[in-house]
Amino acid sequence: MNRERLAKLNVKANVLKAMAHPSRLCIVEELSKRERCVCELTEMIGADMSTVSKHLTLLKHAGIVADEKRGSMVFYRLRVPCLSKLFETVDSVLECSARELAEASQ
Amino acid sequence: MNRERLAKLNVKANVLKAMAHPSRLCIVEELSKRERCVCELTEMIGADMSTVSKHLTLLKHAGIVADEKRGSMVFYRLRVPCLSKLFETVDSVLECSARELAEASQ
DNA sequence: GCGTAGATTGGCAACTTTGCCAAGTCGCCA
DNA sequence: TGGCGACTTGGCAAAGTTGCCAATCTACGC
Repeated sequence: MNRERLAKLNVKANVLKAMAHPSRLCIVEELSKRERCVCELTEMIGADMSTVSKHLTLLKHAGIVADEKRGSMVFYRLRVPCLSKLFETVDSVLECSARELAEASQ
Repeated sequence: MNRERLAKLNVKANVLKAMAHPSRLCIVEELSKRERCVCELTEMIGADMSTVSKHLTLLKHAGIVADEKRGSMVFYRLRVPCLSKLFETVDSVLECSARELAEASQ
């Protein structure tokens, strides 16, 4: 494998890795509806605020979310308008599995 | 967060996690073109065959690929016809980052 | 200034992932 | 039957991830 292709794969894998965690996927799903502040996301996820903040930093570094400070609060939003294509793809993998499972049990 | 939602997020995150590794993403990209045997993928990636085999097992458990033994060789293919939507989404995240970087340097 | 709420950062222990080696299975051909 | 090539599995050390606590920072009201 050549050097350049490996570099591209690393960057792409990093974007996927950023979303490959239940809490972070939950954050991304919520932000695809509307922007949210850290304390709203913290309440939703039910973890320590420091933990949520670290997840958000990771998503920010992957280029998935953007933050904006307004007063004492920080609001996060998706940087890419629409991630529904990605959700659709993941769903189609799961549907495919569910279908085969159903067929196997007949 | 309710129990059912958490379970769904876990399953979805698992599909993403399966692809969130450069070697596995490379495998998925190759298989989106055509099926391949383990030794072809091994040569492409340049790791030990046992390592590639473990990556393939992981992708199989996530429901992303299927395997078929033909003689002494094992062929792998994508189980979901088209992952191009997912690739497009990842690319759009990266393009967005590249664009902002270019604007910032002007 | 002082306290408080919202958020981030540092540190760390527990856990998971990764990738190599060695050993094993399976199919095929001599 | 023996040997080989194509894989898979077990084991393990190194590296990476996760999430809590404590400390810190920042904006705001008093």
